[in-house]
Amino acid sequence: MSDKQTQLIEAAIDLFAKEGFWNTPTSKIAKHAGVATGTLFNYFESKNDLIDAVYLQLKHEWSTHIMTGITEDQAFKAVTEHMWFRFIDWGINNPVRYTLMMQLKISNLVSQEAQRRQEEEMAVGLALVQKGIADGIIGDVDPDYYGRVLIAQLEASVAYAMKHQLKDMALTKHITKGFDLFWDGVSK
Amino acid sequence: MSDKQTQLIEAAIDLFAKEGFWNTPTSKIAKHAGVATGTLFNYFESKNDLIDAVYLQLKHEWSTHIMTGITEDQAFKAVTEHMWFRFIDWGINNPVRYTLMMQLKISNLVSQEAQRRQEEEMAVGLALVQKGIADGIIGDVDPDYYGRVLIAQLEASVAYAMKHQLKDMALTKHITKGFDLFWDGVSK
DNA sequence: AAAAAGATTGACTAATCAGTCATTTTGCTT
DNA sequence: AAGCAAAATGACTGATTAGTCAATCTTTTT
Repeated sequence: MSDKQTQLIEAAIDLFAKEGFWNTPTSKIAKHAGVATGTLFNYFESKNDLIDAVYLQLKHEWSTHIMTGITEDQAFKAVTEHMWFRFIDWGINNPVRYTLMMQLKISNLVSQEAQRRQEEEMAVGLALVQKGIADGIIGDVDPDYYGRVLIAQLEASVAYAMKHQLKDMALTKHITKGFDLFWDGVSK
Repeated sequence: MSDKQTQLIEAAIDLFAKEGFWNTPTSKIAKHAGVATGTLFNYFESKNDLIDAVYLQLKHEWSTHIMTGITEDQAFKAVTEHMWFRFIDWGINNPVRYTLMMQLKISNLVSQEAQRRQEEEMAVGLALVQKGIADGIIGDVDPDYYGRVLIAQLEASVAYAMKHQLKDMALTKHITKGFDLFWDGVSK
């Protein structure tokens, strides 16, 4: 990825988070990235293309961070716990990016194509869940529903930790307690 | 509330859901409501004012629907279950309004004032949770966190039911199973 | 070092939109 | 039916914006 492309995406993340997508003109993004307006359109066909790129960039960073350290041989509970910690960790330490990612997720701005591409990156996680069910570790829940509940509860945990500005011990305790609560509901 | 005001809010809901807030000009809203552009600004000071009104309208319908049938004397679990069913029910039967409400919630478009006004309506629910904890029915969780997890899991349930287009028996089963999963995690 | 290829620029355009306001219509009172 | 106030109208304005493109600058090739 070229330097200018990265600069433009970073500038867009910055401004989108501060002002919102529709209050951020392309001219402002270009200026903030230190290039001319026209240059933006050399790298991205349209503003929507740039939004897609922002989304994919954020999702990539996010899923990489969560998946790092997971190996095939780990126990299902350990993997879930690992993801639990790293998800919240990323959210707390990247509040701007996290919030923006969430907004993009439910806005209808991201193209189908971009959404599909991102889902591929999480395929490993889904496979793990299916294995967990097959092995009888968690109750008989549709993996799709399991995944949604996991994510939903994580989002609630991040929002809570952000709101109450949890740090250090309090944060660790919150994460652990949250996971226990989730696991109690879900495990057999 | 005047007739025209209602018409304008309804038109806005319709178009916002279809096109998004920023792709919906006020002129279009007015036309769709069967009034002139200028009339919109007789009833709402600005477009943002209208968005606030839409948000409050949706939240009002939503919380009324959920809270209907709840009385002071019911057991904590019964109340939670009641809310669980009615939340999902409303979401499934009002997909347009539900989706729009969710989008408004996390966009930064709704004024602080409108958000505060809506929170008042849910105060009863919060009080109940606090009572449940005091009575030792659910584990020692911060009521704020409890509420967030409840909502998060409900949102996941609605999204799942929508995606898989659950109906009748399958839907009831999904709702019940989802509640059990939640309750297992949360209750002592 | 000349020429060709590629990247960058930013003034410009065509379109769009929130909000205004002078005028007209409606509905109420006497 | 005349007079009046409130409500409704929609053409218009001033501001903004996505995207273009001819001109300029930079880099690579010969």
